[in-house]
Amino acid sequence: MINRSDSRAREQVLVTVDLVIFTVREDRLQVLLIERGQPPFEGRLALPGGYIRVGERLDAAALRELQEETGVDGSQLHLEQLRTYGDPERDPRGRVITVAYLALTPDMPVARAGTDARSADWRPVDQVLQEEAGLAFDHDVILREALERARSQLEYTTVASAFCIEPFTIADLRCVYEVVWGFKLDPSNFRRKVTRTDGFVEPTGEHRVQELGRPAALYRRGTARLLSPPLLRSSEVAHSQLSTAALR
Amino acid sequence: MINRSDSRAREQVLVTVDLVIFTVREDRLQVLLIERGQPPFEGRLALPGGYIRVGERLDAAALRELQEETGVDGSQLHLEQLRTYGDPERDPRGRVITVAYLALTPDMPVARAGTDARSADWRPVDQVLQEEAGLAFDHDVILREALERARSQLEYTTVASAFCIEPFTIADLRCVYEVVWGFKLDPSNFRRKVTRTDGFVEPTGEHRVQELGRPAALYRRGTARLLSPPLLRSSEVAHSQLSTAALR
DNA sequence: CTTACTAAAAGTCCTATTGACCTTAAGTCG
DNA sequence: CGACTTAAGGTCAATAGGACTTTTAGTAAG
Repeated sequence: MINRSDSRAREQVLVTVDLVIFTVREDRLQVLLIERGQPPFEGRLALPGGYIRVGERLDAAALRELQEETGVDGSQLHLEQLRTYGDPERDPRGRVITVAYLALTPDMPVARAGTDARSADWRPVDQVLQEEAGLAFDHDVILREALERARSQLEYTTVASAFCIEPFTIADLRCVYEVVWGFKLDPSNFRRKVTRTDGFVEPTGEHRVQELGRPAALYRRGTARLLSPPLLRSSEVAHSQLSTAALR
Repeated sequence: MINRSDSRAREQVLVTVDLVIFTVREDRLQVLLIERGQPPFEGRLALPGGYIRVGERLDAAALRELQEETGVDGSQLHLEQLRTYGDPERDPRGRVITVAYLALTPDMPVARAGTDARSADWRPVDQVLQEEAGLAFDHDVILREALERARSQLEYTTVASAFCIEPFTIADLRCVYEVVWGFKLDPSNFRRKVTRTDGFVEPTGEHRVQELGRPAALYRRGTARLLSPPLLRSSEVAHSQLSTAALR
C-alpha cells in the first residue's frame, strides 16, 4: 500500500489549497500573487496557497490562507471551490495535488496584511496572462479557468456585488461587469436589468454626490443569489472594447 | 512534516476518484451504484470509485474507473470533474479526500461489464435519494450535487445528447430533459428551440417509424457545446410533474 | 376502405426581455 | 448663467419563448 514501482499501488499525496483572489482596483481586474522565495520556481509569481493541515477541512484551509494573505474578514467576500488539479508532473518535488479556490473581494484598504513574510501584491489579470514568463506550477491554467468562471458567474449570479464596498452605486456595479468581461455595457439597459431583478440590489435611500454629473442613488447587496433570467455576455453588445479584450 | 499532534503539520492523504454515472433508462434518471463488500459501510450502496495510482492523472483515474465499472468506450460519453470533498471525518479509515466526477452515458446495452467483482447496478436517482439508509461516506451529498450540476448543464450546454444513442429523435432528446429536470416540456416549443439552435443537433435525413404516430426525423449530435441563449428550467412551465419532483 | 387515434411537425398569437436610442434630472465648473 | 457630465427614466423595435392550433403521416380497429 506504499508507493514506487508498483503502478497499481495507491499513492500518498500532499494536498495544497491555492487561491485565485480577484478584486477590481483602478478599473482593472486584479489578482493577488506572491513572489516565490524558494525553489521550485524561485522568484516566479504564483498564486497564494499552502498545504492543508492535519484534520483541516478544505474550505477551512482556503479561508485560512485567504486571511493570512489578505487579512480580510470572512463575511465580506465570496469564496468557492474552483477545481482540483492533480497532474503528476505539476510539482517537481513530488505528488502534490491542489484544490483551487476562487475568491472575490472588494478593493480592500489593506492590500497585503500578510502574516506571511512573502510579498503579496495585486497585479492586473490581463497583464499577468500576457506575460512571457508565466506563473509557477500550473497556475496559469488555474488563473485562466478562474477568470472564465468569474465571467460566467457574473452572468448567472449576483456575485458581482461581492466586488463592491457597500453602499455602492449602479455605476460601481456596472464597472465590475465591464472590467471582468472586458467590454463596455449600456448604462441605461444595465440599470434597468439590475433594478428590475428582485433581490439583486436594494436602495439605501441615500445618494452620493460625485465630482461630475448627477448624484447617484446608493444600494446595498440584495438577498438573491441567482439571476434569472441571466445577464448574458452575448447580449449587451460591446460599445467599445477594453484592454482585457486581448485575452480572448 | 509527518502528521499527528502538531496541528500545523502537513497531512499526507490518500486520494480517491468517485464517479457519479448517470444514464436515462426506462424513462428515469438512473445512477450506477455498487454494493460495498467490505467495511467501512459494508453492504451499503456507494458510488463507484477507487484510489488514484502512482503517477496517474485524475482524469485518467476517473476514466479507468469508469471503464472498469461499465466497460464503456470513452468516446461516447461526457466526463467532467464535479468537485472535491475532503472533510476529515468523511472516511473513518483516515484522511481520504475524493475528487468526484460526473459522467453522462447513453443507456448502454452492457449494464455492468465490471472487471470488478463488486455488483454494480443502475438505480433510479429519485429513489436512492429518498431512501432512509443513505449511501456510504458522503456520497449522498455528492449525488445531490451531481444531480444539480446535471440539471444545470442541460440548461446551458448541449450535453443532453450525451444520454442519447445516435441517431435519435427530438422526442428522445426531450425525454432526457424531462427525466433529468423532473417535469414535462411542451413538445412543440422544445422542437423549435432545439432545431433553431445552430449546432445542437443535425438531421440525418432518415426517419424512424414507431408503433404510434407520425414517423420522427432522426438526428445526430451537432458540433455546438454551449447553448446560447440557454434553455432555462424556469421557462417551459411544467405541464405535469414527474416523480422526481419529490426531490425538490 | 374508412375512421379513430397517436405523435411529429409546423404555424399562430401574445407577452416578456432587451438592445438601441432619446429625454430629462441634478449636480459641478468656468 | 450656460456648458458639461453622469444618473435616471422612457420609447421603440426585434427577438425569444410560452400557450395553443392545425396539418401530416403513420398504426390499428371497424
